[in-house]
Amino acid sequence: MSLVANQGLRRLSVAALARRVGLVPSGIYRHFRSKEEILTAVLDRIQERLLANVQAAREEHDDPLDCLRDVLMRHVRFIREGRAIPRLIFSDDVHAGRPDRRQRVLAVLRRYTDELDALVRVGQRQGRIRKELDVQTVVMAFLGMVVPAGILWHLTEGGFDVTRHAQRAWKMFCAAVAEPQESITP
Amino acid sequence: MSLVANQGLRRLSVAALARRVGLVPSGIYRHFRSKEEILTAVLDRIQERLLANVQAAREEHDDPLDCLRDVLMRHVRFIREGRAIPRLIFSDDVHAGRPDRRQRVLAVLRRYTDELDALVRVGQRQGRIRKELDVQTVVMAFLGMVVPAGILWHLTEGGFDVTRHAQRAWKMFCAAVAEPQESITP
DNA sequence: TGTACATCAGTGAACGCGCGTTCACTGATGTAC
DNA sequence: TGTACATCAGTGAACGCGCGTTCACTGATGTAC
Repeated sequence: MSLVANQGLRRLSVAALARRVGLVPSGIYRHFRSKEEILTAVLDRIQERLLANVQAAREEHDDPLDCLRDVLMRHVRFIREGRAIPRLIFSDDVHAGRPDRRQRVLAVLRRYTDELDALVRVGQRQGRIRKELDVQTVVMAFLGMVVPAGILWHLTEGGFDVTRHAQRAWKMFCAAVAEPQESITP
Repeated sequence: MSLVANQGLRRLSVAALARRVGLVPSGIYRHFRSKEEILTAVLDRIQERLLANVQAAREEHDDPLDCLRDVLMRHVRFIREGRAIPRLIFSDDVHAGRPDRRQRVLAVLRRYTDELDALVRVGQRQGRIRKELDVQTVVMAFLGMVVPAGILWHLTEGGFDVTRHAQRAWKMFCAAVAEPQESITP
């Protein structure tokens, strides 16, 4: 993971991985059947983390909007730690070529957006998110806060302040999707 | 360009390019000094197109919001034609490795966002876009409508309806950034 | 108009390199009797 | 407790492949006198 974080999937060669863990390249094949299996494992880890983020946020917040905000900030933290590891999911590198890989990446992405989707629906049911909005569009807008920012963070090698951006973007996001709150109805 | 469009930058090998134009691989070196030069040329073309989009939109619309909307729809058309060529700009493929390439990609991206930036400022000056909003955040939100959508379009091989998404996203975008219009003041 | 030469796009053989992968091997650790 | 064997992580040499690139070459086209 740290290799991927620092140099991108492109640089994750069997040789580099071996060097990183103090083995000879062929030694890797005691632990993985093929490079494909390594990549699958990496994708699994990323998926786990993304879903864990949602899970944790859900446990900490009752209000769906607060929860979404928390997911956003966790995602940003994930980007910052891993030098934009999640951007992998949105990167060509992973799926250029074999369509099964593309399928796998798409599955990870869908799992994530499904979670977000559910959060948005709850928000709408509870009258916190505008009911007239298309759920998919709201979810995409959420990704829109995070994906280009992650890319920019990576391109500038951390020069772009993702955290500040996320905070500002969140305010705009809320202005667009939050149901204006009237009086508190018991 | 069509090679890149269909298979991504990853697949743009000198051999593939040669085959495409009916040459033998070494023949390519009559026209380009190195593969690096080819990639630079591709990036130039993409930049040209992105800027041309802005230019055309500006010529057709006086109102900055209409203009932004037009840029959005042109960007989407660009994605659809080129099987998400602009996603290249946001892709790992291009800048994995050499930092000069990263620099170049960043430059293209900045040129584009600078144009958008200018449009937003004009919109604010004319009272069409909320003055209290941070310009950079608005520009990022614009990219947010287009980047994840382009990626999804590519991942699903055209299955994701970018055009419809752009229309819906635009409505949400407007809700967040457009200055609510009072009466027409002469 | 005809000859002599320069220019230049395209050829094909060859190169070195890094890659993923295989395979027979070694040597340490765990288990059975 | 001591011997015999299985298991298994790690080794190192070797492979075939596709890549970007080079170089001496061919042959057509353009230019000068």
